[in-house]
Amino acid sequence: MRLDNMLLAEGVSGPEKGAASAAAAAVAAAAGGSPNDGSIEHSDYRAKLAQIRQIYHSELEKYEQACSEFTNHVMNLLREQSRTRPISPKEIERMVGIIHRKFSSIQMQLKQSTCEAVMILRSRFLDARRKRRNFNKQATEVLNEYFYSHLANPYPSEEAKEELAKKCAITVSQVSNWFGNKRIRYKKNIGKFQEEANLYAMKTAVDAASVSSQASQANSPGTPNSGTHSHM
DNA sequence: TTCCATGATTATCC
DNA sequence: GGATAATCATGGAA
Repeated sequence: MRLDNMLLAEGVSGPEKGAASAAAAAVAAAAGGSPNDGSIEHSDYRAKLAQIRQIYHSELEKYEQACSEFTNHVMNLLREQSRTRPISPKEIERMVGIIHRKFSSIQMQLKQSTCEAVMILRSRFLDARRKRRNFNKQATEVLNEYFYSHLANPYPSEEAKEELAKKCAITVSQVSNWFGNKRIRYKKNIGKFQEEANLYAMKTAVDAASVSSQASQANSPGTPNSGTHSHM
């Protein structure tokens, strides 16, 4: 059922090697796919996955063996009993069925715990928090410029987010994260950010001044507009 | 090593 | 579905 599918998808069950790396690659892609990062971490991940896989298979084999041994045992018992009382093939069949069901429920548990192990491994290795990199200086500058020049309403539209993402070479969700963090942290401690706020206010003021002086002379101090639309 | 900054995730709310 | 608040986990300066 579901567990089987999951184990298959993770490359734990299913064909030998290769599946593991395919799963790792798929997982990396799902995790957001940084273009050029830790092959070391991935090989580590693969090694751990292979370990889980090996344990899973050896346990599975053990269970299968135990199952067939036990079945044989029961069959022998029944055969012995058949000397003293009549035993129908139906009864034997039913017994075998019961045994198999019992063992498959044990296997289910094995699958479940294997799934859990894989999930833990995944979260340990692929949780993005574990490989956080600060954005580069220029990116934070761009984001801060936007934030402080829209301090009254620091909620960039979807298009604005896309543009910021492009400018900063990050994803739109990273932009959203950044603004989410910034808003809450700013609100919590406005004092701490005062200096930064002044800095960026000045910067945008200088920008505006240079732009307006470059354009012409007619300007009003409160133009709520910084239309920089660069489509590529 | 410690401590703060920071990006990401999670739970919860609307 | 996006925003907020709390929290996690790491980077990097002190």
